[in-house]
Amino acid sequence: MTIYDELVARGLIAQVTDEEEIKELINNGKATFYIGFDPTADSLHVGHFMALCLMKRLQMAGNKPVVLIGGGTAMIGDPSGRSDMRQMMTTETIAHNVECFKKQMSRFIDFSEDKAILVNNADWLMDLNYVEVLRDIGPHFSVNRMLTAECYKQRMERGLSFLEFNYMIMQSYDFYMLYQKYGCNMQFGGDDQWSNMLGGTELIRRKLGKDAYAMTINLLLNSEGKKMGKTQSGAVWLDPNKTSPFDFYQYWRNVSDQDVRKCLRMLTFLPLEQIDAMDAWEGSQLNEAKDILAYELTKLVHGEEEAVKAKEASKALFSTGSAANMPTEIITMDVFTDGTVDILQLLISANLATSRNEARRAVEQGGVSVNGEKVTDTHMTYGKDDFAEEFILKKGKKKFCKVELS
RNA sequence: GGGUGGUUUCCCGAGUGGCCAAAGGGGACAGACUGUAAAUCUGCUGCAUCUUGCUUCGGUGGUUCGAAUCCACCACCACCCA
Repeated sequence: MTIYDELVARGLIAQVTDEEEIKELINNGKATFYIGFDPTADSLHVGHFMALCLMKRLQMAGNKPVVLIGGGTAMIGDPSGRSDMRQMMTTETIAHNVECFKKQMSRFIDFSEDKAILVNNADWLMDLNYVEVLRDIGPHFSVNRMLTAECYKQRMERGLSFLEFNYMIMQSYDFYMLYQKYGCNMQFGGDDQWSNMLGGTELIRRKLGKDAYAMTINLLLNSEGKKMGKTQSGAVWLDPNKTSPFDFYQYWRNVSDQDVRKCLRMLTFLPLEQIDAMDAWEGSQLNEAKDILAYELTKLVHGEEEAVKAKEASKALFSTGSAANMPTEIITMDVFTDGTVDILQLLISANLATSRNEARRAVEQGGVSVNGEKVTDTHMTYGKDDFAEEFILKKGKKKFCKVELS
C-alpha cells in the first residue's frame, strides 16, 4: 500500500490541490513539505500531535519534513475559526513558547543528518520592510477574494482587525520563502488552514511561475462535531507537567464508542488490518479498543514506561481500587491546624476542589470517600493519627488521588 | 470624525429602583442506571466561620433610605454614514 493510499484509508486527507501530482511526489519520497506551528502556548497539544504523526509517516516514506515554528506569525494571530480576536502575545512569551515547542518536537521528529529541518519564520518576517512587502506581495492578493475566504467568514460578523487580516499574507509569504530557500514544494496543515495555504500556492505561482501543492488533514472531531483534545479545563497537552500521563491516558480511555475506531485510525501507527478487525466489535468489547487506543497514544507521547504505568493505574483503579501507580498529591503537614483537618480542606489541598463550597457540595451529594469509605458529614475532621503515610481520596467516579503527607 | 445599539455570574441570555447572588438554556460538577460509552432521570452551579454574613452585573464618581437597574464621565465592541 502506498503512503498516499494509507493516508486516505486512515481518513486523514481532507482536501488536496492536485491529487495526481501529490500522490506522485509523496509516494516516491520526492516531497519536501512543511507544516507550520504557531507557538501560542508553552506546550504542544493533540492537534499538533496529529500533524507531527503525519510528518513522521511521510518522513518514513522518504519525504523531507520542514517544521516551521511561527515565531513571526504568532505576533499576528491566526483568525481562522475564531470568533474573537486572539489576545496579543508579548515578544517574550512567544520566544519562551518557541523554545518549549522546539524541545517537544525533537521527541517526535528525527532531525539528525538533515533528515528534517526546523525553521522559525521570525527569521524572515521580523525584518520585512512594510512598503517593500506591499509593493512586492500586495499586488498578488485580491482583497475581494480574501474576504470570501472561509477562514474569515466567522469573523465577518464579529469584526476583524487589519492585524489579523494580514495573517494569510504572512503565511503565504512563508511558503514562498520556504520554496525558494529549501525547495519546499508542499504544505500540509489542518483543514481550517485551507484558504491560508491556497494563498501560498497562489503566490508561488504568480511570483515564480512554479507549482506548489497543498494538502489538508481532517480535523479530529468527535461524534458531536466538536474538536477532540479539549476538556473543560482546556486542552489535552503533551507536556507531562501540564497533562499528566495518567490524565492523558484517561482522556483517550474515555472517548465515546463512536469515536474509538476513528481515533485509532487517525492517531495511532497500528496496522490498518488490525484496526479494521475491530469494526466487528461492539458493546462492551469496545472497552478493549479504548484500552488499546489509550495505551498506544500514551506510549507515543510519553514513552512505554509511562504508558504501562498509566495503564496499570487505570486498571487498578477501576477494577480493584488499589492504589498502585495512582496519581499522587503531596500534602504538607501545614494543613493540620491544631492537629486536625476537615474533609473540605483536604479536598482542596488535593486539588480535587477549588473552594470549600465546591468541596461541600461534593460531600453533600455523596461523591466523596476516604480510603473507600463514603464521607457524608461536611464537618468531618481528621487528626494526624487517622492516616497512615498515604491514603486514597476520591471525588466522583473518576477522580481519585493517593495523598501523601509530608 | 458623526450617528445608533451594546458591555450581566464558565458561555448564551432575561432583568430598566427594593421580593436579585440575579429567570431560562447550554456546559461543568455530583447522584441513579451502565460498559471508565451513549441516552435518560435527579440534584447542583459566587465566596465564607453556611438557616446567617460578605463580594459581584465594563470602569470611576454621583443621585437615593436603597442601584445590575437612574445621572455624568471614561474604556471597549458592533452596525450605519464619512
